[in-house]
Amino acid sequence: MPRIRHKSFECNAGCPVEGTLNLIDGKWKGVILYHLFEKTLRFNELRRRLPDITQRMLTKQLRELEKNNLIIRTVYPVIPPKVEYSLSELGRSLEPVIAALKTWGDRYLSSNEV
Amino acid sequence: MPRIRHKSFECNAGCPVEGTLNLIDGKWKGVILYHLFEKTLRFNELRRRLPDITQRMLTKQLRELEKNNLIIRTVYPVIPPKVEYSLSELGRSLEPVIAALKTWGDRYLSSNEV
DNA sequence: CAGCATCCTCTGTGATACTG
DNA sequence: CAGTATCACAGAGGATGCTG
Repeated sequence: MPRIRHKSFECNAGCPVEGTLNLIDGKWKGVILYHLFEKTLRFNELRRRLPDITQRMLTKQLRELEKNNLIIRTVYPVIPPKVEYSLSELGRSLEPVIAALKTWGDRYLSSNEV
Repeated sequence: MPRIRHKSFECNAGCPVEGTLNLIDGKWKGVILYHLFEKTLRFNELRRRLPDITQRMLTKQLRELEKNNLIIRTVYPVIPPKVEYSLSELGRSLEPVIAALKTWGDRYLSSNEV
C-alpha cells in the first residue's frame, strides 16, 4: 500500500501530484508498469524481467496496482495455474506520465544517481 | 532520504523512471516543489503553506531536495536568521514532470483517492 | 505456476522539547 | 527565525519455506 500522504486541506494545489505519486510509488511499481505498457505478461514472465524482486514483493506490488485499478489480473482456471497481468484503461492513461518521468530521468540523471 | 530502489542492471528500461521518482518521493517533496515553482520562500513561509508538516520534516525534506540539487538554500547572515529556498535550474526543469503528475491527478483522482 | 505464511530489519515519518 | 536533538513506531521491504 502506498503511503498515505496528506488530506486535501493540506495541499490545496499540490495534492493531485501527491495522489498520483501515491499510486506509482512503491519500489517496483514503475518498472512493473513499464513492462506492462509493452505487453500483457504472466506472473513469472514479470519475475524474469525483474531479476531482483522477490515473489512476495512482486505479488504485493501487483495487488496494490490492481487495487488501484491500474492493472487487471486475469486468472485462467487451468493446471498448471496461469495468471495474466495487463493494463486497465486507467493504467494505460498513465503512460504519458511515466514517459515524462523517464524523459526527465534520461536527460538529467545520467551521473547524478542518488 | 529517498529509498534506494534498484541498481541499473535490474531495470534496463524503467530505471530512469525510478530514478526520477526517487528525487520527488518523500511525503512532502511534491508540495514543497509546487510552492517553490511559484516563488522563492523562506522557511516559515513554507511552513505556513504546509500547515501539517512538522519543523523536523520540513527541514529534512528541504535538505534532501538541496542535496539532490533541486533547490538552493540561501542563508542571510542577519539576526534574526533569514533563509530562503528557491529552485535550481535542475529543480525548475522538473516543472513539466510535476505538471504531468498534476494533470493526471486532476483528471483521474477525483473520487478515487486511496 | 503462482502464489501464501512467517519472521525480521530498516527507515521514513511523527511528537516533543530545546537553542543560537 | 530557523533550526537541532531524542524518542518512538508503523509499515515498506526482504529472506525463507511451504502449497494447491
